[in-house]
Amino acid sequence: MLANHENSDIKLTKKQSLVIETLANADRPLGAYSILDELRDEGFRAPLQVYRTLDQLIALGLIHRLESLNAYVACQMETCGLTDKMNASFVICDACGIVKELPPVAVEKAVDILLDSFTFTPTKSAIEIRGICHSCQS
Amino acid sequence: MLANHENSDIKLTKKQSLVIETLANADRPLGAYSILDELRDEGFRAPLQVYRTLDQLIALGLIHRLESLNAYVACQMETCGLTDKMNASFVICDACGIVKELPPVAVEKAVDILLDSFTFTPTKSAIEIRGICHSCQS
DNA sequence: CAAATTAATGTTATAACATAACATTTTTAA
DNA sequence: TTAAAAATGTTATGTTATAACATTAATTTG
Repeated sequence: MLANHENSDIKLTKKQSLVIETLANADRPLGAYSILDELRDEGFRAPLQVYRTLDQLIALGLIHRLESLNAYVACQMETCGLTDKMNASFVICDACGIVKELPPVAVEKAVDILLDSFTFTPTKSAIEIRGICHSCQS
Repeated sequence: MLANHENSDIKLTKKQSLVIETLANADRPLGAYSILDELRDEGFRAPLQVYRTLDQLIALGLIHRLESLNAYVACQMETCGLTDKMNASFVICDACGIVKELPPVAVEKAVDILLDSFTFTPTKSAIEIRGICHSCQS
């Protein structure tokens, strides 16, 4: 599978490429230690190497962290790396583990509604809706 | 400070009362190990005792877990323990650490918008908006 | 009621997730 | 080309959470 970011012209380090490809090839979010296990033969030896690479990719907007799972996913948006890094939001199927990223426009609207009666300047929203996906429903 | 749940007639165990009072008296979310430290003299000796009590209180809808902080807060809603346990949502000020629970009606509307184009049956949403609160703004 | 079963709690050990502190190497820029 | 700064490697440790099993309490039922 081709990671979305390959459409863009961001130049990644070897480690960054390895991590994002690992995430893009996974059919569900991966924890940092799973990534470490997968990439031991490629030069990753310690957790911190993974965490640092994850942080870099998050800063680039190429991956996201799922707070309710302590796990990471490749960005699923077409304009990956260019869309709002601060508002990635997800539905997570608790049956099959699949994760789908929600459209940024909807997220923005949702946040507006939520903050309607508050004076609050948002910098980063974590929205994770758990439940059962269409496939697992039937 | 009086915890919201004292309006209701749910009967709590000694341990449950201690934990919820600790959370209600705190001006910010507390981690499980902080709670353990505070309650060592009251019979809590091991993390698991805290985690089990937290799970029970979450099931009762009297407290919530903040996924992006690995921490816990007392429910702030008037109808605490009766409102939708599955959709507690928060704004979190990264400057002062204060947390405000968002009105369930708004949350429901927001989730509707987010799931608009998806066939997905939600069971539990975690919505946490980080940023700067009104007081810290000025 | 007393024994049997089930459920709740206590306790120890360990798993899973994450970062501090410092050494080394690479890059930058003076 | 050397000094300073930034990035990476490595070891150790901190933080959050649960597994596994023992013990006690509550519930059921014969």
